[in-house]
Amino acid sequence: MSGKAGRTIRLMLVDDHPVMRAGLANLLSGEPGFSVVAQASDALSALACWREHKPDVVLLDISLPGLDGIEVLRQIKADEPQARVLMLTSSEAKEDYRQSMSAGAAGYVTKSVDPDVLFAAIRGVFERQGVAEQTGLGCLDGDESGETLSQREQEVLNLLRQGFSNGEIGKLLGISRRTARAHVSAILRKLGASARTEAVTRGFEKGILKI
Amino acid sequence: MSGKAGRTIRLMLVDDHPVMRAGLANLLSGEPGFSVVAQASDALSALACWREHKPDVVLLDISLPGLDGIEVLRQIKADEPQARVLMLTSSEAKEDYRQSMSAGAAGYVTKSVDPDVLFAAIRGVFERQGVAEQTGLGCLDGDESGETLSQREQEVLNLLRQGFSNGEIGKLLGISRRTARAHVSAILRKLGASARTEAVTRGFEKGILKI
DNA sequence: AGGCATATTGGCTAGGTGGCCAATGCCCGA
DNA sequence: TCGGGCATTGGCCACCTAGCCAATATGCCT
Repeated sequence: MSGKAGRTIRLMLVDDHPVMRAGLANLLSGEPGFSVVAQASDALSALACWREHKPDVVLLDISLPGLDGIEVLRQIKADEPQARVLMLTSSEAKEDYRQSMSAGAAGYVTKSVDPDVLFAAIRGVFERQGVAEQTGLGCLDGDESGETLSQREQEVLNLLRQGFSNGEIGKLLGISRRTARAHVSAILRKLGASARTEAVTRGFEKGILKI
Repeated sequence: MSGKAGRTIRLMLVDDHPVMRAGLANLLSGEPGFSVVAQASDALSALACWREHKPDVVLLDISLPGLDGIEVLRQIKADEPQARVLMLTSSEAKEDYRQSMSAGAAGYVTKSVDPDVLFAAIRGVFERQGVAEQTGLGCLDGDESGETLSQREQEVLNLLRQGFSNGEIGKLLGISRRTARAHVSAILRKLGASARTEAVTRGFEKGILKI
């Protein structure tokens, strides 16, 4: 497009699937202007790699063994707020998108986009270093209810999924059974569920709960 | 390894993520003896592609938009029982493995293996055409409870996740509330859950339920 | 300051849950 | 043929659920 070739973009890949990493590295190496300088398959080595190589752009997956990719993102940004991290994940969950962006991701691209779009996203993230919003995904789930679960509600939902009753939830959180019930009711309302069982399903579907 | 070079293996890739497909195609093309002759991103075009190209080996992902990868596998095998299909998926769920193998997959490799292992698996599948068992995964979840849900129980679990009560499940299945309850009890026992809410979670965790 | 979401707690009530006792018929593999 | 798993159904009972009526304290944003 532009005559401005720019220098080679030094990339770091973080993905827990070797097949994906190798494929991606191959793909990116074949594209002029990109150079994969580091790869990591888990949160810990990702952080170590980051500190060692300080790549121009990090391509970061969300589902990682151990620490969450979003947590890795937070730590990288805490380390260096200028870091440019492009989330590259198969998760189409709005929750992941929201959390990534508010944790400081420079962009969010799902693996369901064409390679060209990915390349463009990487260049975009690299060039406008300061800009934050740079999304490569068409449009997340349209089933928008808008309601976000509060911190407490997410805690309760995580107990719900384990099959605890309201009374047990109350004991575990040090609150009364009545309060736990109020939280459950709020969860049902926000997730549009008619029963706690459905709320758990909704939680998984929306990416609030993870396997 | 062997001096027996064999002819080039004609591969077909089925994966819903373009980034994955492109990366994989790149990776495989760089490996001598492999040739990617077709790619598909969904069940329908996968079947059409299969009939048109009749590749030596199909690399098939399970999570596909629309029809399940396992369903695609079933249809391919129905079309031609000799077809060699190697499942290549990120799912570590025993349920997916079990279903794939009983549907006639020539092998099951997760994306968490090294590319070399994948290459070896492809060659293995291609060479011993008749052999069925050829697994590339170390060992699936060891949290083996052994108990498999019956057809009816899976139906009930799918209603459970939607928040239906025992009475509603009974009406939907045309059985009595008491029978629905018996199925739920069996599900709880088999999944090691103490409440239906936990049973749903277990279903997602074990891959019996899908998002 | 006033409004709004959040977190906390209470009682009442119809209905749902899941463990326990139990039974019948079917089909399949040993 | 004799289990054993499966699908089906029944009652009893202590407990749990989720809707309804409510209240109070904390924050944060305008």
